[in-house]
Formats: sequence, structure tokens, C-alpha cells
Amino acid sequence: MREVNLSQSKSKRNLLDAAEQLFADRGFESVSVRDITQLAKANVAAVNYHFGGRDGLITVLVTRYVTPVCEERMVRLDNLERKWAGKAVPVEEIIDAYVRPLISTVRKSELSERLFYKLIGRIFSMQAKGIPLELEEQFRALSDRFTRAFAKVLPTVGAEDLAWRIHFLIGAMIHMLMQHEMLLRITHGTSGTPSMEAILGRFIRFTAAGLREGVEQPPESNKGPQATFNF
Amino acid sequence: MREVNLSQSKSKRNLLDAAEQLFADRGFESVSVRDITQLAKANVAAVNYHFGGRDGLITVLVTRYVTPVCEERMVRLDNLERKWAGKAVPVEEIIDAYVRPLISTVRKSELSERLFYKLIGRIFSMQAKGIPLELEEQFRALSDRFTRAFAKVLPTVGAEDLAWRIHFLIGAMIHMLMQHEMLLRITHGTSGTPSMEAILGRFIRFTAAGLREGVEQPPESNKGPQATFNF
DNA sequence: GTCTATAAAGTGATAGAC
DNA sequence: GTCTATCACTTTATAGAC
Repeated sequence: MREVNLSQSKSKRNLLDAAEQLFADRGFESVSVRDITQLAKANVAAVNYHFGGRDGLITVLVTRYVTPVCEERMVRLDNLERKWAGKAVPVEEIIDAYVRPLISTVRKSELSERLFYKLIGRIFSMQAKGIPLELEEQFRALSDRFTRAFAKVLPTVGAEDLAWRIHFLIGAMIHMLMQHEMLLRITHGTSGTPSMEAILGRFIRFTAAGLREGVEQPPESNKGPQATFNF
Repeated sequence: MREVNLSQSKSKRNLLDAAEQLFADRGFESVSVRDITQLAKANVAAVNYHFGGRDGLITVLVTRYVTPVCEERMVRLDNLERKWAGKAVPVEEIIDAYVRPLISTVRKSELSERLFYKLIGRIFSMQAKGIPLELEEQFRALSDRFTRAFAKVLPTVGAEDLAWRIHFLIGAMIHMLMQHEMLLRITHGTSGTPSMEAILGRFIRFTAAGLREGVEQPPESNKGPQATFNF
């Protein structure tokens, strides 16, 4: 119970939390300011006072999620490139660096895991139209870095081909996040914990195979114990 | 200029065409009945008269697209299974049977190709919430048939694993449709015609590799001319 | 910072004239 | 079938009292 909350009043946080929950559940277009203030037990005018309007709230909300994810992606890729010291980083590890930040952010949110993934999925499937301008440059830089990393391990895959493969990866990723709730119902607990961790393993194997399609594997250690991944 | 149009008056078609265009561009939630009637140069009351309301129009619109696609998928899979007479259908050909109907429907629409794929993407990414009840059974049957076909070629992939891999495939498919406009801009015409046909080839290679991940290839003709696909 | 009251515009739907 | 007029409601946003 600190009073020294610089720019985050309590009701401002309440509004953001309520908005998160509703946007995750119904999508950005289907939630009104009144829905939000009602759930937050705040006044109708509160959103306008704190965020300058509905769009302002969405910008703050989206930026709050996207920025840390993008930063963590960059840090993880930096670490991998340092770890592999000049050599190409394996495809699986690049994918992991790209996707894991999405699911590791879940701890920092007040949202239930179920809603959280839906919200993240909605955010990352936004068309350019709804994306705050500040974030666009961030996205571009990120895209460049990861594309270069992939190009380094997959030198025989043409640039255009690679762009499309990464595009397919992103589509699979968004769908995994958005529908993960539905799919967990289908995945009747045959394997104990069908957590996002297990799903991520499957995702990495699927997309790594797709990215590598047509690329011959390096001869060393080609037939190791295939089942053990350390992601 | 026939007069014998049984259940499709001219203005009804105009409304559907206008609605298609707007829904494709902005999404279902962001288009009002007034937007539609205005673009169709029809009266505000026309939507309610012809379709019983906004939801009725959406149901008709969605059903009109989804049903032929699902039927064509079934027919194509039937043909493949007949062609391979008891043997398992190759992964690539199953995927083709699943995805090609989406892009072959483009000829039947009044929409520009650009908008058409977006509309199809939006329709097929609808949550269960917005899907007409009649279509749900159709989806279930289709899902069963294709899952069985995949399971037959990929007997070593567990059921749960297979479900996830198909899920990733669908995510990549939706994203391909929705963002295809943006991606075409990136794909600066290095290869002449960056049509959906070329993209579909890449899509099939990517997802086939993902589906087959960890499955050893049959020994015969393992190293043929890898670049020649007949899709 | 919080609230009420209200403006100004937009929403889907419908009754009833033509 | 088409149209106008209108209902009942919701939307975002804001002015001004507390």
C-alpha cells in the first residue's frame, strides 16, 4: 500500500485491469467505455480523464504488453548469439527466443492465463491500422533482427521464401494463443499437464521443421536422441 | 438479365455484395446496417426486410461462402482417396485438398481478390460464438475426415500431437489469407507473379514439413528432384 | 480526482404509407 | 418491394458542480 505511485493511481490500474479482461474476452471492437467503467466500478468519465478517451486507453494497454515482449525477445536473441559466438544459432532456439516472451509475461498480469493468451493473440493479430505508431518502428527492428538470425542458419533458403515461412510461423503462433483454450478441451489430459510449456514444445518442432524444409542437415550428430528438447 | 431469379432479388444481391466488401475491409463488428445499405444504395430498412436483421445477413453471407468450400474439400479428399486406392494419401495432397478450395472460390465472387481473401480469413477465424449452428456439424464432419486422412499417412504421430499440428496449419492458413495483401508488398516481384498459387506452394511445403516432423520417410524415391511439386 | 448531467451522434429495428 | 419517419437505446465525450 504505497502512496508513492508516481503515475499509476489505483483507479487507473483498476480501469486497465477491467479493460484487459473485457478486451481479451470479446475483442477490442466489442467493448465500450461503459462496459469498462462498470466492471472497474469507476465513473463513466474516468476513462476520458485518465486516458483521454477510449483509443488512449487501448494504446496504453497495448504498449504495456507489446514493449516488454519485444524487449525480451531482443535480449534472448542477444544472449543466444553471444552463446553461439559467431556460429549460427539453431532454428529451434531462435523460435524459442521469439515465442517464449509471450508466455513468460503471463506471470506479470492480473489476468487468468486463459484470458491472457487471448489478449496477447488479439494484440499481435492487430492490423497496422490499430497499432500505435511508436510500436511500428519497434516491430520493424525486431523483424529485421530475427530475419537475419534465421537467414544465417538457413543460408540456402531464399529471402522471399524465408519471409513467407516466418509469416506462416507467426500465423500459427497467433492461432495457438487465441484458440489455446478451445484446444485444451480437445487435448483431453492424456499427458498430465497440457500447459503452454508443452504446447510450445510442439510448436517449436512444427515450425522448425517448416522453416528447415528442403535444407539438408549438418552431418554431425544428425541422429541423436530425437525426443529430448531442452525447450 | 433474367427475371426468373427464384429467391435472389437484385437488391438482395446488392446488399450481400456491399456487405461482403465492408466486412472484408473492416471486420464484422465494425460495420453497421447503415453502412451496408448506403453502399448498396438501398433503403435502411432493406436489410431487415430481406434478411430479418443484421445477424441474418451475416448468417446468409457466411453460409454462402463456407458451405461450398467445405463441400469442395470433401470432394477433393474423396477423389484423392479413390486415386490412391486404399494406400495413404501423401501429406501434401491432403493439405492441397484442404486449402485450395479457399482460393478456387475467388472466381465466383464479385469481390476483388484482395478483399476476398480477407473476408475468407475473417470467416474462418470466427470463434464458435459467431458461427451459424448449421455449419458447426459441417465443420465437425470435415475435421474428422481430414484428421483421419492425416493419421493414415502419419501413423507414428500421436493423436494429440496430430491435433496440434493441424491446429498450427490452420493458424498459418488464416494468417496467409488475412495478411496476404501486406505480404505481397514485401514480396517485391522477384519471381514474376506472386499470385496465391505461388504462395500456396510455399504453404504446402512449410506445413507438410511440420506435419511430418520426426516421421521417417519411406525409402523408395526418397531423393527425387525435390523442387518439382505438381501443386 | 470523482461525480452528475447532458450533449451529439450513431445503433438496430419497425410501423405504416406508397 | 421500397421508402420515410421514428422509436428506444447505446455510443463517446465533455462541461461544470463538488
